[in-house]
Formats: sequence, C-alpha cells, structure tokens
Amino acid sequence: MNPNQKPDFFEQVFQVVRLIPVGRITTYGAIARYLGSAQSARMVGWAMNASHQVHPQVPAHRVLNRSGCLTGKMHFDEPNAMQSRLEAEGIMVVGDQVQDFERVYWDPSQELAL
DNA sequence: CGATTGACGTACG
DNA sequence: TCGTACGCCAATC
Repeated sequence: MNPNQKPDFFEQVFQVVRLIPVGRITTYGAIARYLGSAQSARMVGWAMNASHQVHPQVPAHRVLNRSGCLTGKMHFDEPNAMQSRLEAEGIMVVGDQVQDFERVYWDPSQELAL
C-alpha cells in the first residue's frame, strides 16, 4: 500500500466487518451508512473485493446484500466457501439465501451505536 | 481523458 | 407482490 495511510474508506469497511460477531451478518448498505456513505453501498462491495489480500481475515462472508443473498459467493476462492462458513457459524443458508435474516442481522450503527 | 462496469439500494410500473 | 429502471462513487478498460 501507499505510505499515505490515511483513513481509507476500504480500511474503515474492513474494521467494521471484523467486528461482526460470529453467527451474525450485516449488509453493504448498513456498513456504508455507518461510514457516512449510505449512497455508496457499491463501494463497500468494492472494498470487499480487496478484503482478500487485506489483514488477517476479513469475514466478508458475513456481509450480504439487502436481500440477505450471497451475492459475493462467486468472488471467493470457492463459491462454496461462503455458504459453508455461514453454516459453520450457525447461519442457515438455502438457495444462496440466508434464513432468519432478520434474526442474524447485525447493524453496526445499532450495535456500535455511538 | 472519456466511457463502462460493479460483492447495492431505492424508486417506479 | 414481483420485475425493471435509475442513481452513486470509484476503479478499470
């Protein structure tokens, strides 16, 4: 990376994603909104794309879209990895869609509410 | 430098 | 209620 280690939007996203508890998930929009870029949910997804080469391990598999669908499963080393990890954490996934989405949903602006 | 795409979300039909 | 269209911001072609 560049020596200009300013508060990158990407790093901000990684930080929040890492705070997601096991067995819980969140959405791109929720993270974007928490960072103040509510209308830049796409940037969150873009950041996730870089999360593979970043820091320890960013639980990108815990980040889904507003529908609770595993939109980014195809971007993992193996499309099956995302669902497998979610199921391993107790999250039921059927048809690339998370079950009990509302129950496992974790909102940073709510849990990390300032 | 300009056009297109993208791990999304909201609005409209 | 479901399907389609448009908007945002940044990176890549």
